[in-house]
Amino acid sequence: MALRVYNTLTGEKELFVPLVPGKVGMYVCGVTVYDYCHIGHARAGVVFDIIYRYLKYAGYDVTYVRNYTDIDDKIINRANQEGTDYRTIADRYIQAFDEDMAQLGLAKPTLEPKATDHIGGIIDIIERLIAKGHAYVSEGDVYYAVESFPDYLKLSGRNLEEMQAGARVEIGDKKRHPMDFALWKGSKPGEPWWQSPWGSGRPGWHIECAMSMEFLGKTFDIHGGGKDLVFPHHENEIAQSEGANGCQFVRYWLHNGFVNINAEKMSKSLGNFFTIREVLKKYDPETLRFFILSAHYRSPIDFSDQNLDEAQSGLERIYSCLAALDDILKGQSQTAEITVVESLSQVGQELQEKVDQFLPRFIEAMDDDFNATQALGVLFETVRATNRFLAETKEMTPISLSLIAHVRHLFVDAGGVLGLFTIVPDVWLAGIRSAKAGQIDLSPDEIERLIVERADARGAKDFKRGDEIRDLLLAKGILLLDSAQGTTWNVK
RNA sequence: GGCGCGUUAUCCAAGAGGCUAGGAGCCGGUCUGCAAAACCGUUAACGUCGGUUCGAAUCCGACACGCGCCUCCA
Repeated sequence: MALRVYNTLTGEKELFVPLVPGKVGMYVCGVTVYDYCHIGHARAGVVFDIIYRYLKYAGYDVTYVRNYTDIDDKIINRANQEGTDYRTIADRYIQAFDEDMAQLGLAKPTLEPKATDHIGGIIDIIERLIAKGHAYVSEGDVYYAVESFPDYLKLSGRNLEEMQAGARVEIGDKKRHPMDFALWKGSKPGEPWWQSPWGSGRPGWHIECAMSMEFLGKTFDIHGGGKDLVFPHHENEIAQSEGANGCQFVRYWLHNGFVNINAEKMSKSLGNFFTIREVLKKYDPETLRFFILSAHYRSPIDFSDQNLDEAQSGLERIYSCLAALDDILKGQSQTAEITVVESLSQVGQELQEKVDQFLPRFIEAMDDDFNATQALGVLFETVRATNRFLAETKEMTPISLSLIAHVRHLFVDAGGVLGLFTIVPDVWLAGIRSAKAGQIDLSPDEIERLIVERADARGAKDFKRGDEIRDLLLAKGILLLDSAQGTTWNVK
């Protein structure tokens, strides 16, 4: 069993072999903090979160670095719009980012450096690039000379001639070649600046990620980000780091697919985006995470209420099963002794088989380029076997209890990797119910009053009146659930 | 225009030469005053046309449609 990952650099799934056995260095491009994050950011966050979690689960000592780009044109523009300074904007959206990611249950990276805390290191790298002839100074700016780096565009598989043919690149007179990109920008009046050998200015957008080498070394294992970063951002990162250090920058490049709306990329410019905050008002964080995991991380995923609803239904199925298990295990001591020789029923043996296969199959799925979607299939098969077992087992014997306790532990293990099932099942299920109830224009008191009226009618065998009340509530989207303990309600 | 990706049943979605993926839904059943919920069972598919092969959803070619990158983007 061995982990294989799809490497954008080679276009193939490759056996994952870290530079240093047992250790993994991983860097993911964070966000430019100038606005609230949307669902696309949520996807990137969740995708690399489960990659991080799985690598740790697989026994690696992982150093995970995710940066904040806290100085950039967009931040400055926003600050100007609001009549404030860049720092206020950056700090506000760093905090918002942290809140959103915490809501989504992302594990904290090992390090979360800010670009502005590493200006000195950035200047050093630029100086090395100039010394090696990869960069040049031009009127207070510094540009990277793409023609000086023969491997330029190796990641995206393009070539400079083609790029220029369809070019929408502005020919700046400060640049020698239209594809050259800024490493350092001289500051205009009123802009934030840092002192440098080339005058006051600030780093270009691409060089900020060069600080990865400060934490992970000149060569490290995994670099991740959204597919839209392949060109030019990651291409430029390679040019910068390999140009400065003269050795391979990253061994495995991983890129996640987009979130689409009606089969089109969600983006700010199209205006078809939803912020994480908006979506979390309607769906709970694990539902959103489950939705993201319902497609392979490299494929596009279509965001819609219908798909979110389906994700919620699927997650509900698993949580319901876990709630049933907890209910049975609640009163039991952990170490029930098996005193009599017993054997499992047919369905018990089938469940036992699912349990035995669980981790091997889960690991096989995750080892295959982090195929969480397939891993979820393993969970659902186990849920069905468990439900069958619970339905057909009237009395819990020690061996049955031990089996279902084992099932419960497996879901905790898998949940730890996928970032799911972190909530007590009954609490999660109740939360879903009350969240749905928030969308109904009938108060819980009114509903309760009608339920009492119906109970009275039913007590008097007036089923006609009882059914009328049920239909009335149903028309408002409320389902009544009769059980031996009385009547409860749920939102359709 | 260049480069790349995709097309799997009603919908979402894995799979990458022979092995029941899975979920949601429909339908049938258990339960119920009748229902609902829950649970069980069941259903059906690989864009089109060719080729390779004993065997193709899977490999190759063409075509159609959709999408992405080539400007800031996760």
